[in-house]
Amino acid sequence: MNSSVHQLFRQQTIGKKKRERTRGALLDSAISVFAKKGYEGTRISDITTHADVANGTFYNYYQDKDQLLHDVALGSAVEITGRINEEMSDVTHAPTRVALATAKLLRTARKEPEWLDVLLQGAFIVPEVQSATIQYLRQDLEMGVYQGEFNVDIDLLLVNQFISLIRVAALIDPTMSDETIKSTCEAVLRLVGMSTANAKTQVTAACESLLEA
Amino acid sequence: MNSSVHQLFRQQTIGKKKRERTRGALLDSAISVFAKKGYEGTRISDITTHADVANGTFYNYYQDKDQLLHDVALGSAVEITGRINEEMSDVTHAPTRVALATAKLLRTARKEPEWLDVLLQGAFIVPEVQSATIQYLRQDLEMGVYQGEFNVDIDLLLVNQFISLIRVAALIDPTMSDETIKSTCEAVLRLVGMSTANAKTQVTAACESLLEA
DNA sequence: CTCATTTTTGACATATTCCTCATTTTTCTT
DNA sequence: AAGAAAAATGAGGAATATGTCAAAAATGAG
Repeated sequence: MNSSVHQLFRQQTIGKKKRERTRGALLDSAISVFAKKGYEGTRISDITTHADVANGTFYNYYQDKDQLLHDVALGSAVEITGRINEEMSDVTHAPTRVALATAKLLRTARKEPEWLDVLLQGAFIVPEVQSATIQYLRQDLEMGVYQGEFNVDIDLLLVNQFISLIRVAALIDPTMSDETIKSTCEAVLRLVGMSTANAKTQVTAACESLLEA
Repeated sequence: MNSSVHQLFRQQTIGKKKRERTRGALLDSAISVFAKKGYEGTRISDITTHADVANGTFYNYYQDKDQLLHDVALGSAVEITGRINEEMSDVTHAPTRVALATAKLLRTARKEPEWLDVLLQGAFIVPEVQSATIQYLRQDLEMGVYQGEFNVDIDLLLVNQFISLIRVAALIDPTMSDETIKSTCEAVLRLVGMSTANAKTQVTAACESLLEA
């Protein structure tokens, strides 16, 4: 078992005490299993088997699946959004930021499909995940309105529409082709009130370095 | 038990033989329970209890939950989309059609929240539901492009983006306020390439008779 | 290396759900 | 109303999951 390639949590625990390392193993395994079987379809024993620990070990760390999903989804959300936001610290043009963030997020999904999957599952179940994700997004949207590029009311509905477009991309095309990424970026910009032509231009510009490279 | 108000399937079976009436009861109960607990979270016994039949009765009609979801979601999809499409038979302006269809669909959700919920659950699980739903939608979208009103490539991704906007509305605002309906209709029109202002105008016109009436 | 402390283990008791089928009850035709 | 066919019943065996805990093993500080 324990055949996962990713190491989102365990990487953060090398050198730490055993307790933290086992917790990391559980969290990483949870990502894989949740992504594969879905939250509801996942049994505790699936996770412990995947993590190469005994059944009872789970209960040394969590009381139930809910708590585990909370940690796993939130951790994934913080990691991904934080990383992307950092990479864009020098970009100040809102449409570019939104297009780039979307493309980067979907590109992450290509390398680590499980991360995004779990993040999205959590986004509609764990309130904190929603908050963590929304935080950055809302800023960029408001910036875009201020810059006169976006033309739309920013509210909870819009932000969730945004997230659901990301989700559809992951659902329809798990391989996450460049084609799908571009289409989704353009759709997102149209959603916030840019014209089709304008959206296309922005996406081409923003993704130039990112895709087909 | 059997406290549901709706009668989507049983209404079609009055006068029919017992077999069809019981099947109708199971289908109607499945709608209620799937909507309340979600597909994965639903137990066979939840449905039989709600339908006021014995546990074993279920197996006289279906082999498993999957088959039941298939029938229930497809029936709901055919009923809802067929009805809406009929009501719009005289509308030939694509943006009006799309705005109206969206508004009507969401209005259905206000009266019969469970129908739409099950339809949407099925749309991402049962292929036939997806086909049944997409069929009408794709026609209207292509008409809009032909009429020069929409400006976007029509593909599977777009159609699913459309559906997911509907889904978000139902998720964020289960009461389905007029506000939510309008915002969603506008978002849908922006998604297919209309300007914010243009979308707003179309929605206002199309929904004039439908909402606040 | 030692040994108190921490962590893991996995068998087991409990709980839940599934599904079958011999029997009973209902339906409905004549 | 009689009676054969259709449908419903629900107890119970099989399968699966959960959560506990006393005992065993691993850890790591001194």
